[in-house]
Amino acid sequence: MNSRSGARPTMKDVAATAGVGLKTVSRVVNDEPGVSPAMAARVQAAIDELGFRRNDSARLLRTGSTASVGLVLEDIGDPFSSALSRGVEAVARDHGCLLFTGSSAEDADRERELALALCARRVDGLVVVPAGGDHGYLLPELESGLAAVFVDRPATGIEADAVLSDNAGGARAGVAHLIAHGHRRIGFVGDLPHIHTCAERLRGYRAAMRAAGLPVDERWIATGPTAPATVGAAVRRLLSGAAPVTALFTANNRVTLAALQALAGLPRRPALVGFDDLELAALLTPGLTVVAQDPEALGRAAADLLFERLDGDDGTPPRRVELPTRLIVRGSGEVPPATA
Amino acid sequence: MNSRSGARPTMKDVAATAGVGLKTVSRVVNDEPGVSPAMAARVQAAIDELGFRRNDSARLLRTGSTASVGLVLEDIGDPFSSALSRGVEAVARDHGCLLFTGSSAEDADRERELALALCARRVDGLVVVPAGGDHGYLLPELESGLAAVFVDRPATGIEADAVLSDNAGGARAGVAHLIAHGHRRIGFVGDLPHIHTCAERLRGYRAAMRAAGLPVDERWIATGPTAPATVGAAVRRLLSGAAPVTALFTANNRVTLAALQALAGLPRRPALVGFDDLELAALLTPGLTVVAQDPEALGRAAADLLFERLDGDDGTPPRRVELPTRLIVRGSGEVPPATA
DNA sequence: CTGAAAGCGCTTACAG
DNA sequence: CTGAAAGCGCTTACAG
Repeated sequence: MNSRSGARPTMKDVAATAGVGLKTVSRVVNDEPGVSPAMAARVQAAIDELGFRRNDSARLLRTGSTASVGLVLEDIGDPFSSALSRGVEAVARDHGCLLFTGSSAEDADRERELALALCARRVDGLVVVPAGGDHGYLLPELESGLAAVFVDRPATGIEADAVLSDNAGGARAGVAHLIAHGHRRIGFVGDLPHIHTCAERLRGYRAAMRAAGLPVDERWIATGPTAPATVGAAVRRLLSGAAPVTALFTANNRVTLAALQALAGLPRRPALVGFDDLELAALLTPGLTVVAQDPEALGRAAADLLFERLDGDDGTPPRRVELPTRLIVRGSGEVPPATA
Repeated sequence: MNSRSGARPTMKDVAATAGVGLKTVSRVVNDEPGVSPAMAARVQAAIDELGFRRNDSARLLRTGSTASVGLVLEDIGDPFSSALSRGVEAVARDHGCLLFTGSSAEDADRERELALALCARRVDGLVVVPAGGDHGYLLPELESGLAAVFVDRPATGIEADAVLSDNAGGARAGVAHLIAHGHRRIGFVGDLPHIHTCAERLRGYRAAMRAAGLPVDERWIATGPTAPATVGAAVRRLLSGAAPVTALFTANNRVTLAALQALAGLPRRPALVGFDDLELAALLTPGLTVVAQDPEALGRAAADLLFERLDGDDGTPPRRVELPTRLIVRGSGEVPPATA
């Protein structure tokens, strides 16, 4: 009755209905002072009659802000991204910002497309889990005042804020744990070696071995796609031959999952420490020992840093925040080496 | 050099720099025909020089659409919401829409706040996992042309599109499976009974028992908060007393998880079928038998329905889509009753 | 092929 | 206390 479908009333309509000026409507809608009670009542009546609701997109265009931030994930459907999103969302909410989310599917072109689409909407800031390509495409945006923080992996080709887990330190601690339990031949199974997290965790593996005076046979290191079949084959290879490894360090959640599947049938299983915690890890037999990172905390830290930048701290040079990891001992990492 | 930080060049700036009219810039930027090559080159040069990028928020305001949809979840951080988001995102992406996401934390006020904030931004449509309260607040928006689809649970107090899993049917199949394996005293552990999914799954439980001619002792039904301690206490209560249950049906992922923790220590465990799949379910000992729903498919179906509405189908009455569930047999549901 | 004017729905800066 | 004018950065409708 008030409006045909799709034609929403505007402030102009309210002003006409109430017989007042546009600015007076604006004052009432925004609770600004300096409106007589009688006037305010008349405006409010018109608002109610028409079912008026302010169009925030229009308001924000005039204001210059968008009160929104963009979050570019690898895949909103995986647990890591999900927990990270929760952290970002909580902080964004505290700052009165809405959150755009999108996934790159680990594809650099898609990340770029998505990030630029968000920039075109003029989001106030961007939190990005990099997909791997070069981030030069963001340079003009950053120079125009865009705030951007990278999480989980640093940006490539530009200097930018980043919030990372202590990947090398965590992996080193996990591998040292295996060494402390008597292992000398330890396999490393990771995803693609050019991915920053994988490279760092491999660095931690090497550091732990070196610190213990142990040699590393390059055949103990298996990196590649994380398809279960691929990982399964790698695991079986590491466990066979003349001098098989007695323990495995799996460098992320997907690899750990695939390795667990591959190991499920075996009578005698190697010791196993995984990077990243899994939901049912404590309920497996044996319990899964992991180096856990805190993806929600990563998201929160990234968003905190983003809003610091938005709140004026845009002079200081790019920062790199590193969050600690935590070794959670549950059984699988404390299995002694199989006696030959 | 081109612009002081924060002051981005606009089409007006480009027009001035190129010495052409605003509309010509618009034509070049939008690849519209009818611009002479010479003119186009001049405009392009100005665009490059100034580092101009079109402001889509402004464009969309003029256009009337926002090319964005809102997704209101219970908690972006949990696996169900996460998978559901993936489904919604994929469809939104195919339709050239960006996605706003936010979480209600199962709080009706927060859901309302969030949904209305998204409406104020004039999102084209809304996908909502209802938090429980009344949805009358959306009525004016719906009448103004907002498209909204509810997922996982139907809306309350209004007639609206909904995409649901076959909760009753799935639960019935899960409980029938336990009955087929010889169980007659079966416990039902669920979350809050006023939640639609819980109520439906309980209905399925009762239907399966009735169909088998089995009585239901109301003490076998435990509903309430899903805090692990609460669920653990309920599980222990069901397993004790004169005639303990020999099998459990746990009505959602959180309950199943808590029940598994409570059962972990026990020497002789009851049979268990859970509603919702879990990531490591196959790797437990015994494997976890579940009634799985497909949250990603729910999200996809909801978004498909939303875009059908946006693409013109807004005359037909509200639809209710129901997606099937799938019983996945892995071991825990096939344990025979303990002999007395 | 080109562009000046009006408008999307609001707010800002200003005058009464 | 009140409101007309100009403007946010674009597109639409129209005239040349």
